[in-house]
Amino acid sequence: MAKDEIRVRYAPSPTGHLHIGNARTALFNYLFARHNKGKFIIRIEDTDTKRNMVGGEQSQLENLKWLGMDWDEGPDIGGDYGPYRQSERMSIYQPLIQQLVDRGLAYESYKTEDELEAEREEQRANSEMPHYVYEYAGLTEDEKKAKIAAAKAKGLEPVIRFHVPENRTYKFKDLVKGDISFDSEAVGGDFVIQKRDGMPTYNFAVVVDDHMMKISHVLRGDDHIANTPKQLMIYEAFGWNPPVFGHMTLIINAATGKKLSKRDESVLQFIEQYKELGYLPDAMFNFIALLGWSPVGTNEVFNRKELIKEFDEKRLSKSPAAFDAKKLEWVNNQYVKKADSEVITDLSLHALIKAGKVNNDPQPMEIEWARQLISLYKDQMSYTAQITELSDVFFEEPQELDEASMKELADDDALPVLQAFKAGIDTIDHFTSVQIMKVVKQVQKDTGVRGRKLYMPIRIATTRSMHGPQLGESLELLGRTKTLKHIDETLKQMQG
RNA sequence: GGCCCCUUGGUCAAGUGGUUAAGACACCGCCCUUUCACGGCGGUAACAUGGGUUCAAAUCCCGUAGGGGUCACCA
Repeated sequence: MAKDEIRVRYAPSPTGHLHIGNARTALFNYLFARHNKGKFIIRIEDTDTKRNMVGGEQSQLENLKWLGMDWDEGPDIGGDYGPYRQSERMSIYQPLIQQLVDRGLAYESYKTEDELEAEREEQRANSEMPHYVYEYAGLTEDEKKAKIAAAKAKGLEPVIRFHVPENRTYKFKDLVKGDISFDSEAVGGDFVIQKRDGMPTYNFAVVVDDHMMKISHVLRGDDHIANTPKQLMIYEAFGWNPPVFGHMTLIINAATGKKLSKRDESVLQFIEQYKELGYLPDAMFNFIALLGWSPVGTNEVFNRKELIKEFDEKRLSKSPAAFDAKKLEWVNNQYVKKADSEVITDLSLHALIKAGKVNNDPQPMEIEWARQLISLYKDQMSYTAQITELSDVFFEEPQELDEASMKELADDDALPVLQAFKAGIDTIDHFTSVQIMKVVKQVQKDTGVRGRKLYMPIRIATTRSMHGPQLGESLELLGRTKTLKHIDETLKQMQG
């Protein structure tokens, strides 16, 4: 293998479904790997046994696949540097932790979580930065041993802490942010590398794994910047070369300006939710790629292949990327319009069934009707689940007319047009788009009204809206009964 | 609070010393469509702020303000 082979990884913890932010991290690593003909690796970071969710790993992988990513090594397919789950790598971590202890770079710590919390509480009260205070400060070797023995006698299990070097500065050149440096005092004291249950902590395991798996570049979220000095200390302790780091700007909620939080319910956060609404994977991939990265030209619609070609880590943005749901809708609409009708029909039909608008087990005739309905709306759908609101008039009792519609109907020509139209469609043999439009033309001839003044009253009275797809096709699908009923109701309302 | 990062139109976002300061979303107008939608064309609208450096600053430096991130036996 070439020494300078690009190897990157996406390392989720299986604590839930695939979040937009994680999807973005995965996607940029993927693009970076594919652009540079390198390897893209998935590693599961499941060292927090309490937070691991059943099915979490599978859900992560499935959603990545849905988005169109594939990987070269991972928990499901293996690879030369496995295992790819941290919980299965204990035999790798243990001796390394022991080595640090033996070398005096790490030690057993018996402070309990309650004690630590109280310590931090007090520090905060004194407006100090919360930090761990060395528990053996000023003790001789014998006193230290005695203290440990006493703790053991009480039945306490230790954690292992890493000795943070004093008066050192840790620098790194960040791929997106540039030079960043931290004083060793800033990390908050000696940090835990092995938890009480024997599991390594993130900051330790990530270093070991990235090194063992020959990861060349670490692209991750901004929120990891403060972890980097801790990791650099571990690399230093083992004499390993750290990878190149690149910290991508966080994704924020455009409305609040805050980091997208899983608890923030004003934005849909999980890939699965968009999938369920009928967003298309290619559109999602395209949109997510634009979160914190920008292409060279003015085009913003790119397929996967083009994005791989265009991707350039130098164009990762430094300032936060706002999640704009409206823009997502627009991007998705671009793909809906181009998509195969078959695909859109299936997705939309699924949405109609789910909403209870169409039977669970539709008859061929119903499917055909739905197919026509869906094709009417295809060009204006942002996402396929939108079909249920767009086509509301076909299923529900008509809504109240809005002010703009009432104003349209207040025109002197509206009443005669509607009366003539009603009489006309009452008499045609076949209630088809062609016949209906013939009636419209006849109404024009008879009343002398044309254009907007002709179409608007008819559109509003029948579909109860000023906006909608082609009039003739819409009414054909609505059917004669409902069309007449809607007109009658409108006439009543105009008089009342 | 300490440390770290960020700041261009309503929103997103190009721009790395000399530009009429791109483009996209949204909004508005016009055209197409005898209606609607799609589409096309056009319009409104921005360099947080104060000092420097320079012939020249959105771009470089310093301060101020504002925003965000982080300070776990979570990742």
